[in-house]
Amino acid sequence: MPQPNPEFAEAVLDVVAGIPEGLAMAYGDVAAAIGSRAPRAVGAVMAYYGDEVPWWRVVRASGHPVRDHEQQALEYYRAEGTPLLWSPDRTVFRVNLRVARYVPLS
DNA sequence: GTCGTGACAGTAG
DNA sequence: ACTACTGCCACGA
Repeated sequence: MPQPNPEFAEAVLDVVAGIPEGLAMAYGDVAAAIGSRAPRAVGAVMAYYGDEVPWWRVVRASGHPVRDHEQQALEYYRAEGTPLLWSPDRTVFRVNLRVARYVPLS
C-alpha cells in the first residue's frame, strides 16, 4: 500500500476520529466533509492508517461494513449499540445509516 | 503528460 | 437481492 498524501490523510483521520460512538459515516460522507469527491481516496487512507482511528464507524454508502473486517466490526457495533439491519436469515448485516448517520457540524 | 489501481458511489436491468 | 457499467479522483509508476 502506498503512503497517502499526509495532508489529505490528516483531514480524513480528523473527521473519522470525530465520529461519536454508535454512529457512522459513509466514505463519501467523509470525503464531502473535507471538500473532496474522492471516496476511494478516503478508502486508501483508511487502508493505511485505519488502525489508528475508529475505522468501523466508516462504512459503504449501503451501510455494509469494511470488506474483510465484518466480524471484528460486528463486535464493536454490539458493544456500542450501533443500529444494524439484518437479512431475514440473519447471515448478513449492515449499519442502519438512516438512523446512525453522523453529520459533522461545519 | 498517460495509465492502472482502489476498505467507493450511483444507476440500470 | 444480485451483477454490470460508468463516473470519480488521489496516487504512484
